[in-house]
Amino acid sequence: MTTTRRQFTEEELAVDPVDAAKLLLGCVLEADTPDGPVGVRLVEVEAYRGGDDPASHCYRGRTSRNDVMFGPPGFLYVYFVYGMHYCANIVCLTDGVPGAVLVRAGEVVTGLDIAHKLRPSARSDAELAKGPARLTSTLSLTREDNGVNLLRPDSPVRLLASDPVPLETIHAGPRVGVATAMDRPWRFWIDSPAVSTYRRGGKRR
DNA sequence: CACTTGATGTCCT
DNA sequence: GGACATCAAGTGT
Repeated sequence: MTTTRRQFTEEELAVDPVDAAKLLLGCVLEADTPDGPVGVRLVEVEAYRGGDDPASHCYRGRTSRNDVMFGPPGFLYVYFVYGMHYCANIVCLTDGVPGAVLVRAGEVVTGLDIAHKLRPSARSDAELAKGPARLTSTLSLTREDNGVNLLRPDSPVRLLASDPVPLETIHAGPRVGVATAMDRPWRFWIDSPAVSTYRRGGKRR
């Protein structure tokens, strides 16, 4: 595939998370791990908004954890869950308005050997970044990467754009592990063995 | 200050 | 298909 890889601009990401999510499919998230650079082509993402989105970390306002989501677009929001996992989001919309896209899964396109070294439990290439916590683990992202600017070429974590994937190849469905807002199909993916398996959210109304 | 619960992965049956 | 690990943020007392 001869897709164009370039840095995103702030304007491109200053849009609604639902639109940004589709725009991000096919793009590459690249990080400098301790063992070298690893790049992941995004094949599955989810949109999260603010006060009108019960599933969002920003639903109940600005806190120290979700602060980055309220900031300008193009920054990385990393959070810790389940006592052992990190998940990463790409912040969109404008400064002061919360919104982000959770990167759920991707295909390792650069640094494949390094990725396997970082995640010995992965028994195939597809498993390396099949799921949000696996993806962040493969890119060696931690709490320290929270708030990193993805739009600078000299940044330790970078977002590289691609030509938009054809709209008809994008699938949509409810977000994984979310029991609220089932009527909002804000999970988007393109066909790939790395797409994570769907599971319904826990008990909530 | 105590209690609850995750935007999950892994291993077990 | 299901249990369970493991802890910080968020919420309430």
